[in-house]
Amino acid sequence: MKRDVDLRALRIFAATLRHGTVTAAGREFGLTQPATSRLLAQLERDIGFELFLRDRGRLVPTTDAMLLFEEVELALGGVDHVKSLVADIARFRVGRLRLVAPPSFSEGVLPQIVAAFLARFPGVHLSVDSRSIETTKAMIAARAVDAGFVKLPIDYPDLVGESVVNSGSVCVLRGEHRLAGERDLDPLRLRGEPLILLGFGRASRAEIESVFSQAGVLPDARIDTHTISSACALAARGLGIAIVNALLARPYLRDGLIALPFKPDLRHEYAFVTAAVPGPTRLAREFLLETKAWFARSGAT
Amino acid sequence: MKRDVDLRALRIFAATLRHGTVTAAGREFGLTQPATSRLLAQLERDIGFELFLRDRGRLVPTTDAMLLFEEVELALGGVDHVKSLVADIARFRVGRLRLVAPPSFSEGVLPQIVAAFLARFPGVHLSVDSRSIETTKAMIAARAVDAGFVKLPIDYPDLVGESVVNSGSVCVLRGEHRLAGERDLDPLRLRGEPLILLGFGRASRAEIESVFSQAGVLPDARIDTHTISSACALAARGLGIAIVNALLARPYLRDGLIALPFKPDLRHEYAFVTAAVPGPTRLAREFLLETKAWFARSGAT
DNA sequence: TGAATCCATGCCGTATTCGCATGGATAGAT
DNA sequence: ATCTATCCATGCGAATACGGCATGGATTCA
Repeated sequence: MKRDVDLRALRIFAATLRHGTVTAAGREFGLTQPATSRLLAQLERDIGFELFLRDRGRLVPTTDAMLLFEEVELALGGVDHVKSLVADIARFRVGRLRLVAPPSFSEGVLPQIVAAFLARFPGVHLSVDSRSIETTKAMIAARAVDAGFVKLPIDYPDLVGESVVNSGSVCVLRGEHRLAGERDLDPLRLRGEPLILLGFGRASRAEIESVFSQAGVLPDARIDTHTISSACALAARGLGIAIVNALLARPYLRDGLIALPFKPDLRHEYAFVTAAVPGPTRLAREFLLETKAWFARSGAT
Repeated sequence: MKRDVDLRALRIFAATLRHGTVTAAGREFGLTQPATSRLLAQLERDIGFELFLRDRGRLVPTTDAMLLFEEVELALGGVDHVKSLVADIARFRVGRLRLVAPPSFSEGVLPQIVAAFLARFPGVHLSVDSRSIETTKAMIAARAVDAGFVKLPIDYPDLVGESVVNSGSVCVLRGEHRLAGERDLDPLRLRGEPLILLGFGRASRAEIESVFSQAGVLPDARIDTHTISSACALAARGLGIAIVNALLARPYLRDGLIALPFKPDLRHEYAFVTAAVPGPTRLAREFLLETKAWFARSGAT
């Protein structure tokens, strides 16, 4: 590669024009005078014409040098811009992170984590997509997004995840419900109650039904729905008791709704998931850290 | 000086993004694949974050790399612009040359030399100033201009000159003048003729008067003037015979004027003059070459 | 399974780079 | 007029960077 322009030499050149002496220019860069002098001499050899005339021991710039000066400063400015952009990227002051999560996650806790993350990295552009569990996994695997939240088990090729939260289940019901005074609820006490259940056909749903059947209770799955938000809205209307993820339900506990622990303890574990190859981006790693910190702070289990 | 960005590494980085493989990027710069690979690795170490993720033996750019790419290309463009400007300056495709000469020179032969010079170096900006001999010298010495033309001897400190033309003297008179048929003219034949002489008080003027007095003739210096142009204009009106520099008079030989050699041969020698320190600029040297070439072509003596 | 492609790294000779020491020249001060 | 402070250039030696060669691991495709 036919020797490129020497950036330092250009810097020295510009500094020498600004300061007037080689010695001062060198000092600006922590170089000794001889090193500076030689860099200039070498630059002149490289470009093929003199930049300074030696007049009684002093350097006086040629008109050619004056011509060059402006362009050199522009070019150096461009390089410095790259340097500062590099610094910004390194310190997460700029960047982009695309996330995806199921609606229950992206409409519940995710906004709060995002808020905490953006507070730390104001320059980062975040995009949050809300998709079904299956689409979520597919998007991450296809690298359409950088990372996402998925309920364990993942059971999808080329994805890796790290568990970030592990919460129990709660029954969500109106405060004036006849069961509202209980410390917790189990299949026996829910016998005959209209229930609002999620994820018809999924593993978590099968788990709930299995718990009921082990207790010899046939659950009255009056309403099926697919998001915690709608399940809670239905419960708020007094249409039944929703059995949902404790953590994700928390943001919807309003309109006179309360939550009582569901026994036995059905755990819901969520993981921060990225494509196995290539690994998570730096910003994704930072978001993972922020997520874990947030759950630690919020004391969710 | 805290290690600057490595330009070659940036070029390799951009080329790798464009080509997709390190091998191809290296080939673009005549580098082997290992050298290229190491340059990239070193760049990543320098900037502190990964630019490529190694996915099954292939490089896939990170989003950070994408962010950088645009700025890097801009910066490289700036540097390349400097490189092309350097090439232009080196080949005299751009530049500026400030000249000064006495009116007789700058209004006579100089425009023709300038035309020849500009034909060779179309990109160069020329400025031509027309001043008295003394001011001409002062401007060159003060570096207000890059070079000028001065009649020898120079007799001025801090100036150096190189002779470019050495011409004789001619008598300029109307074609129908009674002396127009002579092969040449001398003080004896000019006895009693009204004369138009230049440079009252200068050395060249004293020379002419001395030649006349040596011939025992009292010159009839009917009119004094200061430019060859006006001397010729006066001669054209039939007001007398002008004794002037042969070379410089040539452009004014119209309106029925003719020139006859003046004997004895009074030489006029002009030099291309620059400040002694610092020496002539590169463009000044080129102009000197062009000037000598022009006089050689024009066969002036 | 084998060939082709791609990337990473150890090794080593060479070229560059920089500080130190030195010397020459100039301008300003005593 | 001499002395001093500055400024620039260059020889020298050590540390460093650089780049090619050889090699090896991993992946893809036929």
